[in-house]
Amino acid sequence: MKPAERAVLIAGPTASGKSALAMRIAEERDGVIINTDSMQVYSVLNIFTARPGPEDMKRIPHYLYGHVDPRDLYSTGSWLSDVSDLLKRPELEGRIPVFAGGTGLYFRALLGGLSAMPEIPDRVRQRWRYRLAEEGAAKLHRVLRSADPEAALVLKPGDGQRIVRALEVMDASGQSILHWQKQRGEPLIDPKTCERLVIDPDRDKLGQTIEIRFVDMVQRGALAEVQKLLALEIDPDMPSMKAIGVRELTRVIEGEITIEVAIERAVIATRQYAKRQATWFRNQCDQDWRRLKFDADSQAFVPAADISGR
RNA sequence: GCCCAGGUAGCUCAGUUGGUAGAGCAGCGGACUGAAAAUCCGCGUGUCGGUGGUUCGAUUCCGCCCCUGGGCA
Repeated sequence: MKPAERAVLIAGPTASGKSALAMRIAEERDGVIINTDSMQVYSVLNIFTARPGPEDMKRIPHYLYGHVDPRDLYSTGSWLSDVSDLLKRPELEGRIPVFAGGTGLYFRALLGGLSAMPEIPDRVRQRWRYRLAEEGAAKLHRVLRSADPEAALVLKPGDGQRIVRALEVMDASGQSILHWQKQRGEPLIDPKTCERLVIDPDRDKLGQTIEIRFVDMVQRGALAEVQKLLALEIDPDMPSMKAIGVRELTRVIEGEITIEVAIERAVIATRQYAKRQATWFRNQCDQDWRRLKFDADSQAFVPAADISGR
């Protein structure tokens, strides 16, 4: 497939103003907005993941928002294939795709940084996840050391999730995950004509915004959303159940903690997440990305000249 | 006013029989190839309430003062 041209990529930590910027750019260039966030894909998590509201959705077409059942196991690969299908749709012909979101890995995938990988049968996946839960990461790391010594060398003994991934790939394909990773992926968008923007907000201010926003989410019915999620009786290990705040508000519903405590914890967890995002964008995004700061005087995003040239 | 208890990191607290101190949480830095709002790695950031005294040396012992709880009036 021919990669999409003149795409716009907008990355940035949570609550940094990506959606507003995406709206502006999409309006200026007759674009459409495509979600690049791993949590905003889930249907139930509406308020919770700060998804664009109905007004914005009406003005500009939005795609890949809330299109996944929270009971489903979604992944970077699923998202990438959803994007691929989307870009083939006739309605997007000639329109500028504006990708907005906070998931660094999704942007990497979009630009071809993800290799083709074998399908993992459900049985295989379940087996290794079960063993991780039963035996712990350190033990599986030893298993990996004999199954795939090279992969074991680059993985920390505590990193259960990646150890399991390496094991399931080896198990399903008979080849090391490193072998698959050597093959480069195909970019879905044309790297030469796309514009990459990353928002780099002031950490203290972002922390305040996060708190205000979470309190607002609770007032607008975040608890009801969690109720809906709980009614589906989803395994707590599923990605949708890992959205920040779900665990905290579940404990409120179960009467274990007060809403004040839950808010405090969820806000902290969100700030920590924003910090991880900032670390990714700071170090994983190369010079092709333009860094933007929000300028309070002009109420607009301006180039952050002082930190460019990395 | 008197009597107790306490004042140590941003928070909750441990500790030093006198040699300038350490846990958890928070915070900061980093990694990142189909769970990525995930997962993992690294780092103490300090007038030990103040002030005098004893001492080679005081956060530690003694005096006084300040502050916060609790009790008695």
